[in-house]
Amino acid sequence: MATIQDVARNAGVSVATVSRVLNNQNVVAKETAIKVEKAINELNYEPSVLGRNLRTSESRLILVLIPSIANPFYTEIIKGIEDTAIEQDYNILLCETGSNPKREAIYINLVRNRLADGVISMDPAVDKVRLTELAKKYPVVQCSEYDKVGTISYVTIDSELAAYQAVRYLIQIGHKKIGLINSDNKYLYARDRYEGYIKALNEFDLPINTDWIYNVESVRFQDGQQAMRGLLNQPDRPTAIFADSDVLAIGALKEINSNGLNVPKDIALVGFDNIDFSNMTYPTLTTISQPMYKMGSASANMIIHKIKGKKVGNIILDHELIIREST
Amino acid sequence: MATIQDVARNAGVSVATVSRVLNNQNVVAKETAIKVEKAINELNYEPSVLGRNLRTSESRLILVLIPSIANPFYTEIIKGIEDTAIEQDYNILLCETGSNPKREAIYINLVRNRLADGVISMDPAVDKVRLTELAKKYPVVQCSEYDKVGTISYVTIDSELAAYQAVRYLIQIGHKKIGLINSDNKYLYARDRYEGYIKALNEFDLPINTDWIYNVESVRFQDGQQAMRGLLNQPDRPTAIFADSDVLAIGALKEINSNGLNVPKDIALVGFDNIDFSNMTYPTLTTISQPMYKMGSASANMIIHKIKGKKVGNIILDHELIIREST
DNA sequence: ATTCAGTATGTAATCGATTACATTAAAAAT
DNA sequence: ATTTTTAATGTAATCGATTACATACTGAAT
Repeated sequence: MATIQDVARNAGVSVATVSRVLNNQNVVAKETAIKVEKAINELNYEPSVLGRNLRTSESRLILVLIPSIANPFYTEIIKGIEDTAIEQDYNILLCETGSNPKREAIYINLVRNRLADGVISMDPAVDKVRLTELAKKYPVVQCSEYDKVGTISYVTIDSELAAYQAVRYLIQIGHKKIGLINSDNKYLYARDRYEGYIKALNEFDLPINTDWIYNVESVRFQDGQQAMRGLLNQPDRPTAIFADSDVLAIGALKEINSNGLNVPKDIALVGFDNIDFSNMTYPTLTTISQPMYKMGSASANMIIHKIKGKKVGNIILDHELIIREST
Repeated sequence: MATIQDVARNAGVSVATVSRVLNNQNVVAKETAIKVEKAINELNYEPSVLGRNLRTSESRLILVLIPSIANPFYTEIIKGIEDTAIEQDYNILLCETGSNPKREAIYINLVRNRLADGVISMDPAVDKVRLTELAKKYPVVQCSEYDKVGTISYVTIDSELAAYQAVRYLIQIGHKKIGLINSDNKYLYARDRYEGYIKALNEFDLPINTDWIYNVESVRFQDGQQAMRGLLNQPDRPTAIFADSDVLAIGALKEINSNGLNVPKDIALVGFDNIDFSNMTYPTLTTISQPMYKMGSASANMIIHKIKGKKVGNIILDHELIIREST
């Protein structure tokens, strides 16, 4: 484990000169630089990021908080974050909170400890107070989920509009009895999508039947299944379902299929997110496509800007309704 | 951003004492400790991991290399790694190589730079030479994919046996024409599963038809679809397919369904991995279950042992055939 | 009364880099 | 020939922690 001192000794120069060569400031004479390079190669030297970062007091690490790595919605966002970060010499520290406040606290402390230069939070269950507190002193960005009244910058889409469009589309193809599978209302995106759903129904003078609205506690396939089971047991069944996440929609689809019903003939189904898998189901899923990669990439750029002390605004990206076989 | 110096000044003690309180060595007098705690709270002090790590020359970060975060097979493993690592005060640095040697090199350098204390590699496309070189000086563990003749410790399952059992099962339920959708043979797991497939066929004196063996280049849904398209176009079609990953099997299933054929009546299908999705398809997928969480957890323990300088052996975990509707 | 052991705390070196400032030598300007 | 510039390099402080060693004080043992 050679250090910069070893290199300096070997090359017969001072550590300052080695450092200059390392950071290729071209103040070093060519011959000297060559000597140093030679020593570096000979000793197989690699600079210690620890030492460097301590001095420059940055870690070049970005903390990324997600509720669950198993939700494919996040994986594409992460890809966008990672690509963009690496381009700018940052690495990401991916942390799964499991929506567990204790773990969240541990991770957020990584920023206070200066192990990470900033946070991108995608956890809708994040403790808003704690995050806002952190944001007062450190760079923080929210991606996808955000706080309408808060001060933290965010990247997101217009969930309400998207939900409205999805439900309007169901109405336009002739459905009058439209159910909703929704996440917990403590999440902003769930409330927004609910609003969009209601708005579409109201606009077309369709009644709102609370029996057709099902809130799940988490976003896993099983939750979608369970929700659908509940909806199918209604005496007066909806003929179309809007689920506010593909994962839930896929669970619902499974349940519908298992009951021997046909999608879209008996029940039409619209999801949300456009995860890869939504195109692999039988039938394939009509869904709202979120620009996930772009969201990730925008978040990464935003947090890096913040880290560099620049002012940043919020970004609202476009979504798109993708019509497939389930409607 | 208070430092340990500030705390020391505020509490009227030396930095050494503060450090002692921080690391709760109980040599500090109670009253002094209380003074220090008070100063810490007052100043909202958090120790800098950078400073600490420079001194102790560890980063308490574990690098985790995966080819693609989008493959659900890895997500469960990562969960296992993360839980286990955090328990022992390590964090993970999750890095997606995209099987791109250039990115891989960047990441592997993070270890050389001492930004990470060790690596868990799950990338089957990893440059074995480079990894072995790294392993000479730094802690390295391979998970899932490994090197039979190499010196790097690993956690894995017996892929050949698993594949053998899957195919034997297909034979036992009456199939004689069994196709294989396989990953690129440059990967050990692909070769192992191929061997298992061949072994089962041989054992039951079934002919090996190379037209029924399809190798894909990467492991995405589309690759499974494409492979299945190729197999369906055979004049003499197999009646059962063994795919060496659920992702491929799900793609294949999609293709079979799209062609109006029935699974399992027309074609039976067995996957590999038991990812969450495999229970959401229509019909649900018979598959080999890998103990993914356990694999992750074992890898994490193994790398931490290595980091601490202990000797470790290899671990081969048990798999299980999960029979569902697709056979 | 003196010595010794034990406890609590402080001093200062250290980890491995970066960088402001100082120094030196050579080239350019007078 | 002397002074001024410029270029190349070195010296040493610094980032924020940990920790070996030194020191001061207390009470017990002789």
